[in-house]
Amino acid sequence: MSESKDQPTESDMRLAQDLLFFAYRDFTNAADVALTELGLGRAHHRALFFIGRNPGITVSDLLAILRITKQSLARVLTALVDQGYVAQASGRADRRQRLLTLTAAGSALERKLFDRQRARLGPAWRQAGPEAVAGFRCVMRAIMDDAARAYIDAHDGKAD
Amino acid sequence: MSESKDQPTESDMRLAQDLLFFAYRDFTNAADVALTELGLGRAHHRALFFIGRNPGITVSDLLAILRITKQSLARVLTALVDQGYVAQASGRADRRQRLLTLTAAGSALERKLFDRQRARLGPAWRQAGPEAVAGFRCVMRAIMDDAARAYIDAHDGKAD
DNA sequence: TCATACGAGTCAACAATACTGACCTAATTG
DNA sequence: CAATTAGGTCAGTATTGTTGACTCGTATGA
Repeated sequence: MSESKDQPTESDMRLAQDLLFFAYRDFTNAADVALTELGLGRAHHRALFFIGRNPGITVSDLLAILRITKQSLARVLTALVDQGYVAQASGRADRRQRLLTLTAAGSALERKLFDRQRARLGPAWRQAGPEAVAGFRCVMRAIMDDAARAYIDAHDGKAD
Repeated sequence: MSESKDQPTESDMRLAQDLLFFAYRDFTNAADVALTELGLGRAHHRALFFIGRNPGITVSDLLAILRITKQSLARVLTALVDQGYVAQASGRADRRQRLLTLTAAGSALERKLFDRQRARLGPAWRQAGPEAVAGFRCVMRAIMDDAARAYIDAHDGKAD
């Protein structure tokens, strides 16, 4: 059913809307329990995740990834620094920059949250199989905008 | 790169986190401009979408899909009814129920928002090809929880 | 070297979306 | 008829986002 030729049909795309809503909702929810116990939210998780994936990232680069305002990030970042999950260091080349890294506690927390999500992805990978996973990657990569695609490709090498 | 065997690797799953974040962000953003012009938000879009896809749905069924509280939905639904996008009708069998449908204006608005997202999915479908789309569906379906999967299957007939 | 631009932090105010918990009405059902 | 259910409503709060203005210190180019 729904053969998805060159031109996606109406029902193809309606299904895609459903899929994106439910998969994203349940994937992000997976980490919520652990976050709530610590008085943190999803915004903290996102910051932790992208700092962990980009050690030494500058504040402005992180802002560009998250696409939120400086004030929204500041709230979250201040909490993470105060609670010892994130460390700041002045840039060597440009001392105005604050290079962000996870502390040991930050790495441990991020891993804990990641493990919750891993529990959801693992079975999905096994059930779907390698080819389906490759297709998933290909479609997801094509849905996002150019800047995000460039980021993905830089991290994961030209998304096969 | 990242062969995705039976067991997903760490980098497989890290990439999946990136993909879900960026694809969801950019897909939902696609409709935001049109929404903002009308003083509506994403919560309104979600309600419009699921009512359009389930004409005559009850309030409690819609709550179960969205997984938000009655109060959160009421705020959004009141606005949509007041502005003439959604109509309510008493259930024939159970007159306590308010069966929700889109008005002509509601359908037109939902379609307008859908077209913005279609513009993002269309090229993605063409670039990725039918097999990749099938894989995308398979993985996304497996990421969500059982209840969501049952909903998807009921709508789209046992996911391909 | 000095004006300008830039990275970052901060303050105040506000908006959207979610939450809890309590309470009400009307209709259904045992 | 009593209990349950569908739905609505009120009051208060939390999280995450926004705008706009302002400061501080560092780079950088004329």
